Amino acid sequence: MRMAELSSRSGVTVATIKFYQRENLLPSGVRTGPNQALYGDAHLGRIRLILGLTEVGGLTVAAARRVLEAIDSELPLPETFEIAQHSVSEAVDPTTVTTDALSHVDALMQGWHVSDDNPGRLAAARVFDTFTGIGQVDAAGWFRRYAAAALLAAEADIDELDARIERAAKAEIVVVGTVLGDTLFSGLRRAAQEHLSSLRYAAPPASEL
Amino acid sequence: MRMAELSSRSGVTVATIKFYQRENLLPSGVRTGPNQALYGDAHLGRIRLILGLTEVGGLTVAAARRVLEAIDSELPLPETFEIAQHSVSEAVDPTTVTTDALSHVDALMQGWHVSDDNPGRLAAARVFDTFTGIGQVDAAGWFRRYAAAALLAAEADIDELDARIERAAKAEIVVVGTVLGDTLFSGLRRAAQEHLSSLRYAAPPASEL
DNA sequence: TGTTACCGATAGTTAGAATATCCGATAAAA
DNA sequence: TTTTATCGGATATTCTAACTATCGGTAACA
Repeated sequence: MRMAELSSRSGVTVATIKFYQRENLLPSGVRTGPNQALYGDAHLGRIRLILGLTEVGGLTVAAARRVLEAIDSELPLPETFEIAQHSVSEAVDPTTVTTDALSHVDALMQGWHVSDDNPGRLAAARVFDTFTGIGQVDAAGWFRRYAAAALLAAEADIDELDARIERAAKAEIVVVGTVLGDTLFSGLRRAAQEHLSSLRYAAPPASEL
Repeated sequence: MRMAELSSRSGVTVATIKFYQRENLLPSGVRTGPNQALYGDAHLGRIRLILGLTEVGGLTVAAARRVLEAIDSELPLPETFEIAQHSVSEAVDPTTVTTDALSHVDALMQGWHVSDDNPGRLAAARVFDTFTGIGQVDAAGWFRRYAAAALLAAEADIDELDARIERAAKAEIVVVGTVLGDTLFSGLRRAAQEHLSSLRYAAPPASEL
């Protein structure tokens, strides 16, 4: 297909497709002349992946480029994993989190094998600092229960990865799972919140909360 | 304290504090003259909350204003909950998700009491569409297991809410839990991923994945 | 053979989030 | 009691990300 069809089938304007090509998110088509090129289903799938990473997963174009490069590369999976992890949220400066927050977070992850500069560990510690910085207290084990939920999700991630054979499929699922997993979880959590609050506060006579 | 001290204690520049005041995120100080004002600890805490919502939780300034207004208001809690939910991610146009995705997501939430236009339900369906749209298959129950994890987290959210007595504290924990819960979960999940992958792929001789 | 579509390069737009500058006070230090 | 530094409020400017529009020179199609 040519540019116009790629645009209409993907639902993305020609100008934006060109932008993605300039930004090296999308490879060029197969040139058939000095100013003509053909595109295939791979391009269409790539555009869908780009949209998933940016619009659904919330990645910036720069972050999307990094993870797409990691998928395309022949890097070992752990490196791809790490690139995906670093792309889903910007780095937290380790000096901005308190040691108290870090030790609380480390207590949640007791028995876990996590390196000190794991970006998730720092992000969790920053949440702890924010929570306590506004005068809140974890009265009902909120942090601990989130750690249990996160462990469940991470097990699902790893099993899904194990279900893939080819390196390309593994790399894609690592990236997609890491990026879209956050979005999926937050959506399902919002639905579960509505479910549980309607259960618990089901209104015999519209009870005020 | 006056502006300079509020700035240095919060770590935010005077210009930015003025910006927050203009944007109605932060109330004015107590005027002591036509061009003088005093600020208290409430202002400091409010700035910390703003920073938590925007920098840690990733809200835009406009979204932060909406949830802060909800906290300040005397709205019933369910309304505050809904405002918080709608602020953590922009609305998904219901016509952009397939009915197939919706039915799959509804199957995950079987027995849950969730309205059709719950934003989380639509967001989860969009993740499903993205996943299948790039040719991936849920080979190991990834979606179902995420639903279980989300239910755990939502239970923790509700219990944490129940542990508060005052309406103001409840409203704040609803907002903070909704906004920071996503960030906390994604951080802990990243740490858990490192833990589990090091467990499963622990390298006797640096085994390639 | 003329209109439409194409490629690639360059320039312009829009929105969000600050930053900077000015202005007439006022308060604090010398 | 003068400086001298700050203050609050209003307005204007900057910066970045993500597009979007235009242009010059072909190619394909009716």
